[in-house]
Amino acid sequence: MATIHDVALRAGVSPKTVSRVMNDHESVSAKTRERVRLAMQALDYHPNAVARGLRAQAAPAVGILMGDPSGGYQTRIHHALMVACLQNGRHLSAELVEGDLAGWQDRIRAFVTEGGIREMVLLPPECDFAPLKALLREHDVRCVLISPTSPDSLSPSIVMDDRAAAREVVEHLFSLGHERIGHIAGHPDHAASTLRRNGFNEAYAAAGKPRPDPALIVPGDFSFKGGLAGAQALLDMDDPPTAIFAANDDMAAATCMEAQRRGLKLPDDLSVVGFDDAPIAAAIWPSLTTIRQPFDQMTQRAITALNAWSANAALGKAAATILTQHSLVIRESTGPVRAG
Amino acid sequence: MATIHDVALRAGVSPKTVSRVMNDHESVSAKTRERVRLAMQALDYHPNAVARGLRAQAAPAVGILMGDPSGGYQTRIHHALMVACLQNGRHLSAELVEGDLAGWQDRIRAFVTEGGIREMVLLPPECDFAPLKALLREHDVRCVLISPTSPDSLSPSIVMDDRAAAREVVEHLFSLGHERIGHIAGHPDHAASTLRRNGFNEAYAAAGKPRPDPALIVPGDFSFKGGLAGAQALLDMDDPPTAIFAANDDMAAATCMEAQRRGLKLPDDLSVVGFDDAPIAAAIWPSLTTIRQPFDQMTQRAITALNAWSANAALGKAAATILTQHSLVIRESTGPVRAG
DNA sequence: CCACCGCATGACATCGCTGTCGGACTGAGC
DNA sequence: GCTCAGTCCGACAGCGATGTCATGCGGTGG
Repeated sequence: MATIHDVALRAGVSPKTVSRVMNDHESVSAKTRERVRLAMQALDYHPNAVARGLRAQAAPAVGILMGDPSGGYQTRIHHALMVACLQNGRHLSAELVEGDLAGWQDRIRAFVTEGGIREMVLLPPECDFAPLKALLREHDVRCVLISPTSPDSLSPSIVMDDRAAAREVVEHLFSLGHERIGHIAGHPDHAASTLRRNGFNEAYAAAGKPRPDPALIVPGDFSFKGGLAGAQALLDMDDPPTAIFAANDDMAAATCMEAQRRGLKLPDDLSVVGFDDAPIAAAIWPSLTTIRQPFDQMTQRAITALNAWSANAALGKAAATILTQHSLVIRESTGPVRAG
Repeated sequence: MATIHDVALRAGVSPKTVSRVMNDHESVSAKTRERVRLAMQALDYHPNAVARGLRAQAAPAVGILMGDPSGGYQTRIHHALMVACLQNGRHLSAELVEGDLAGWQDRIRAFVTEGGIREMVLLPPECDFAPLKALLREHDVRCVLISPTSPDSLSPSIVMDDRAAAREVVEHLFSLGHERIGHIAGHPDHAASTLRRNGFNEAYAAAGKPRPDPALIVPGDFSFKGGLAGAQALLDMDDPPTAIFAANDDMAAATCMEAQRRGLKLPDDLSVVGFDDAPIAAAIWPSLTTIRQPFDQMTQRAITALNAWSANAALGKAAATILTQHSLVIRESTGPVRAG
């Protein structure tokens, strides 16, 4: 494996000059630069990222915290982030977080101190955990939050308007004639859950309709199993809803499953809407009407924000909030309310 | 951030001694050892993994190549590997591979040379790509293959018996009275596809039945969309099968969707079996009968193999093949063939 | 002709850790 | 008292890159 020293030797310059050429630094004469370039090519030289990391006192990677992969939200973000990193010549280093924060604390500290991670992308629900953010701040880790509920004044945030999206879902159902709409809420730890529920309620007010029956809002946890329980509760009602808006696609899929088990025909007997446009949304029958988030754009912007921050250390103080555009994807799981 | 030097100062010893204590090396008197331990605790010292990596000429992480996350197979392995790494005090570093090998080659080379990755876990389909393995070998990267089709004499392999599993699927269908069974094959690039198809055929021979109608085997690609096309082809036949065995769960889910679109009642009108026990298998209605692979065990063993290899460099030469046990998970998508 | 300046480049130290080598000390044996 | 072996430990160098500072050079102005 060629080192900077070998290149220097071959090019007849000092290692420092090779370093300068690599980093487009300061003034190096065109002739020298060319000679160094040639030597690098001839030796198939690749700078050692670990050594750079030691010198720079930072790992050559952006950190990401990954929890439970079920639901696919996190998986899709992770994949999109890898693509974005690739395009920006960066690397991603993932650390597992499962269970409660207390359990992670040491691990995250180790991730940051031992692993030398100085930049991190935080996903829901971790992006909303104040103690975690405090811990990272304490270690001077630059964070970019993807989809936090309340943007952080100290970290750039890539957000989407969960409330507006939920309102659009309900308006779509209104337009199909549904009035009695059930809602299976998300995991109480995810702040997005509250936003979606609020959006659900607001749609009624915005349409000048009476406040929806509180019994139509049942708790959930974003899991398939939780969705099953929620759907059962709603469909067991004496006066069941004609449409159900689940706070994510997994629970919506569970709702479809439960309804079909009971012999209901979708969407004729029941309309179902999810949230996230997870792969499962298009993989079940009927395919799910849902809200799509622009992951590619979000992750691309997250990395861009980190780049900008690196380029200008002052940026952290005026953390930007970047709003991304969601969209309602209408598929087969929603239809007009049945007459009668 | 405390360094080894700070600890040494506080403990009144040399940095080297602190290093020895950390690595349980050679002889350090109990008293000194204790003093160093105390100093480490007092300073909340954590060794810098980047510096260690530079010294050791290796990144402090195990590499993994990740392609398209759809289907969830890779995602689940990745998650299980993170858990296994955590338990073994290691880290995982993922690199994206999409498109053809030619495109990756440089990236993987950079991953290995710049990133300093010296150990890697290879998943399907990459674990079956000879040029990739040659490239990695050339750079002295220790690889463990998860589920390769033909174990590699130079790398430990964690395998499962795809053929036997496929046979079990067909035998299960036989036991329910099905004779006319369709098969949607997997992606031709994945060697497992062939194994599963062979297992499918072998089951007929093993049961003393005539060779299945070749028209009942249609091509697929492991994607939901491909499954849809396969199911359409099978269900459009003049004499459609009474059961369909798809080479993975995504295609099985697609088969269910297509069948339901056509008004078929599952499993009464059609039995469906998948492969992998992906989350979607339990998330659709009817839930899928499928083959489960023991991911936790597989990944745990992969890391164990790397540990053993590190401990004894000679191991690489006598690469072990570790067989893991799959199981048939019977759910709601399979039932007795309808009389008539 | 000298003082001075700016550009291109190199020498050296350093990031945190660990392998190598050798030194200091202990105690046993003569 | 001296040697020798063994134990415990430290000085030093070096992994590969880069920041800091110094140096040599040619050119400009007085």
